[in-house]
Amino acid sequence: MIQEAHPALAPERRDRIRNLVRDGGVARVEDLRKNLKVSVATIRRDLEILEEEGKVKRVHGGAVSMESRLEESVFDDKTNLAGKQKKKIAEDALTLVGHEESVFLDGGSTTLFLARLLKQRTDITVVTNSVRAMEELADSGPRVIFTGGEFRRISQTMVGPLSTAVLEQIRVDKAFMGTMGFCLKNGITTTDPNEAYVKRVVAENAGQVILLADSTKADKVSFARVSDWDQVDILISDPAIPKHFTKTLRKRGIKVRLP
Amino acid sequence: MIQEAHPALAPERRDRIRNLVRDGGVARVEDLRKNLKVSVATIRRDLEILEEEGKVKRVHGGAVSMESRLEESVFDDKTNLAGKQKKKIAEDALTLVGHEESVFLDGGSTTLFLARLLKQRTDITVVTNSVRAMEELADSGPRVIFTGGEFRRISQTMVGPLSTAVLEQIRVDKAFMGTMGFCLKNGITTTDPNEAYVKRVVAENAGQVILLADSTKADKVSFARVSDWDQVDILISDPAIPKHFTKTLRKRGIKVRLP
DNA sequence: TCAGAAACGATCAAAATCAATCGAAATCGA
DNA sequence: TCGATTTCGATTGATTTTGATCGTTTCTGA
Repeated sequence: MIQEAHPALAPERRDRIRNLVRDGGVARVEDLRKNLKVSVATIRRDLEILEEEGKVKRVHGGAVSMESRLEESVFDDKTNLAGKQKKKIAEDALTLVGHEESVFLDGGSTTLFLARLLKQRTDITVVTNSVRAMEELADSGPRVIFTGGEFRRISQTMVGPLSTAVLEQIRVDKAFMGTMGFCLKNGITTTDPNEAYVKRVVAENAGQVILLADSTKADKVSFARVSDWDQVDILISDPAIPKHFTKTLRKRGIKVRLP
Repeated sequence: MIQEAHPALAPERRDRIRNLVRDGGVARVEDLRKNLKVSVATIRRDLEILEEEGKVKRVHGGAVSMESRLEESVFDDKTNLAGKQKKKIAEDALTLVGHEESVFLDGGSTTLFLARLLKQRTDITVVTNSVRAMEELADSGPRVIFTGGEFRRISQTMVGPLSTAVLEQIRVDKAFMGTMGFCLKNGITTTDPNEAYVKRVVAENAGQVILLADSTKADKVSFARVSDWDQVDILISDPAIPKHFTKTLRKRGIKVRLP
């Protein structure tokens, strides 16, 4: 890491504040001051500006992320733990993305973490049907191709036959898929049949299918069946996943990574 | 690295500044001075020119890249420029949207105002290629269909042949189009040929084409030709538009509304 | 409910940065 | 070569940003 001799430019500093707030869900003024090595007055002024811009929400003692308001409560230890796990999974997934490759990003929170990491990469092409991932990559980053289609509000993704109109015309090296649940017997399942259909089309047009799913998804079965395990090449999960999962899947030729 | 004996030519130097700003996202005046071995006055002058050209955004202490997320007000500033007029135009356009109709929303700030108003309507279907409009309607509102395609960052819209793959499969009652410029002789023009192409496909698949353009766009000609006036059914502008425009267009059968 | 602690907002002075101006140097065309 | 024009660098006063101080508000625990 490069150590700056000069103080950071104001927009740069505000961006760092924004990231710190978002990554932690919350950030105290005092923490930000130590992190950025400026006075609390400056931090407060910045927070005031960021709040006006709608980037963060100020509270007594610091600020909370706007995004976390939409997601589950960041203060709940359980979900926060899962958040860290998802981040780890995303970081591991990032190492699989090679130079000048094209990747598909599915909807869901785990893939959203990956989108955040992919922002640094300008050598790749990202294909996605997730509006949240799109927003994440809207300002800068890789080349982005968005599958159109009908907007499904609850998952913030594009689904239906119109999506496949675009998907059928492209091919990706790697598809990073999320899921609501997976189990050995029923394979991968999700809530909406339309969404399941899109996932299937993606899997068909991908060189490798990589499933990102933390251990809370294990043995969960949802309504709409996406695919069987033979479609999946790699599963990235976490060490809390039951042992027999790992064993059985590896026996079936699926690479299992547990960062 | 080759060290030049002679100082760099002015355009060369500005190009290097531009690259440095873009690569780092931000750059301090002092850093640029050390890098290019000229005085701060020269750096400032160059930054002034680059800002006028829209290449970088100046901030206190240096400059930030336009491509970078650090400068998000680029788009927002534009929306505030002739904001009131655009709002009026959007409000007038809203009265044209009938019950249970399907409408297309083009990119641009004027149509973004319209998107904001359409959020209240749940009886219609909105088709758009604008990410900003999409975001506006993401939480609640009408049924939304998004044209996929390749993401064009500068306009925050989807363009290219993949967009038309979706567009060709649907038909809208009314298409609300924005533009960079319009004049009697050259018709409607915009900056990017890809974008112009998408606009043409939309116009072909729309029952009515309604052009939303405030008077600042009048007599402006841009690079890529979109269409001639015979494609347009209604123009919504403002009273500041030159009289001869209104006269000539009405003579050619185009309805002109000036709220 | 109350008191102490922490955090906040307003204000002001110092430091950094900026814009304007002027003169020197380089470049260009005749 | 000469004069006009442009480009560059230095100086100076103006502006912006920053950090410290202080009175006020909010939070916390008894």
